[in-house]
Amino acid sequence: MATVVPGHHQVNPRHEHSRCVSSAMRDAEKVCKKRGVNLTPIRRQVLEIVWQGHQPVKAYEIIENFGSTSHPTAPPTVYRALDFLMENGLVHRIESQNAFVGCSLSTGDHKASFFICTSCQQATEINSQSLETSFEKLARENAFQIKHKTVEIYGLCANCKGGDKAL
Amino acid sequence: MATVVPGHHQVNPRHEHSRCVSSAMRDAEKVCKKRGVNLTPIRRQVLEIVWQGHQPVKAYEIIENFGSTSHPTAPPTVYRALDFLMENGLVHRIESQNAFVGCSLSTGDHKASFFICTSCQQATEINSQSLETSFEKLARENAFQIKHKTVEIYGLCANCKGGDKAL
DNA sequence: AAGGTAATGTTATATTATAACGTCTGCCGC
DNA sequence: GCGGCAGACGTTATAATATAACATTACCTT
Repeated sequence: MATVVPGHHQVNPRHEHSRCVSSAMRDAEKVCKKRGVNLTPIRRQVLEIVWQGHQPVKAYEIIENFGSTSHPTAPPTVYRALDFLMENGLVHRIESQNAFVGCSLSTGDHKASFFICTSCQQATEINSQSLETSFEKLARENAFQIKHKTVEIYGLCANCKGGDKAL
Repeated sequence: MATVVPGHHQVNPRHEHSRCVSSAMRDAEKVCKKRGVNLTPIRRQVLEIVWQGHQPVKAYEIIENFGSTSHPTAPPTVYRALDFLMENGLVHRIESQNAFVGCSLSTGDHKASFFICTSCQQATEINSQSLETSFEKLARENAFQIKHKTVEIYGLCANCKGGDKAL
C-alpha cells in the first residue's frame, strides 16, 4: 500500500509500527464487539489507512489511498466511515489540520489532547491527569462548565529535538 | 450594518458592546502604528466586522457583510486582511470552527486559548499563567519543546449556565 | 519619467465536507 | 415465503472554506 504521508521524516527507529497497527485493529474489533457496532470492511480499511503512521491523515488522502487497493471511493463513503470511527472513539480529528489520527487508547469514547511534532508530524495523545485538573480549576475559577475541548500543542518531539529539523 | 452572527443568544446584558468595539479599534490603531504597519480601510472594516460580537465569525460571513456596506469583495481580499490581522495579533483563528474572533489583549503577537460557550457562542480569551505552567511542566516531562498551541474549550459560560440553553 | 513596493482587484481553482436520494442486503415478524 | 424495515453503501451534485496566479493601482523614490 502506498505511503499516505509522503514527506514525513522518520520517527523513532525502534518503533515497530506493524505491531502497533495490528494491536490497534484488534482493539478496534474488541471495542466494536463490546458496543454492538459493526466494523465493516470499509470502516476497517479506513482505520488501517489512518493507522499507517502516527501522523494525521487527511480525508482526501484516505480517498486516494483507497483507489490503489480496491475500487475508487467517493468522499461520503470515507467521511461516513470517519464519523463512525470518531463516534466510537477509534479515531480523533485534529482540528487545526482538518486531519485524522488513530486513537491509541482504545477505551471507546473520549476526546483527546495532542502533542504534534512540527518536524516529524507525529501526533501523540496526551493523557495527563494533572493537565485535566488544571483545566478544571481554571473552569471553576471562571464559572465555566466544560463539555469538551480541542487541545493541540505544536513543537518538537523528543526524537526531533536533537537534530536540525525544526520547522 | 447587518448582524453577522444572526442566531446568537444574548450575552451579559450589561456589556456595552459599542464601547468594547471602539476600544478595540483604538488599540488596533496603536498596535499598527507601533509596528509600522498599515491598518488600511479594508483591514479596518474586516476588524470591525469581526468585532461585531464576541462570537467567532466565518470568513464568508465577513464577505457577505462587506457587500451590504460597500462594494462586494472577493474571498482573497478578506483572507488577506485576516492574515494581516492575525500576523499582528489583532484577530485569532478558532481552528475548530474555521472562524475568527477579535483579540482582546492588544499586545500584538500571541496565540490565545479560549473558552467557547456552546449556548451563546461567546469566545473568551484565557490568560492563565497557571495553565501555561501546567503545559510547560507536561512538556518538560515528555521532552517536548512547545512552539505554539491550539486550545479551545467548549462548555457553558457563567451567563448561560443558569438557564436551559445548553446545546 | 522609470522603477519599486504595498495593497487590492480579478479570475480561476483547489481543498474540505455534506445533502439528497437510490440501491442492496440481511433480518424480523408474520 | 414475503413484506417491510434498518443499516450500510453508492452516486451525483453541490456547499463551504481557502489559495494560486496574475493584473492593476497608487503612491513613493530617485
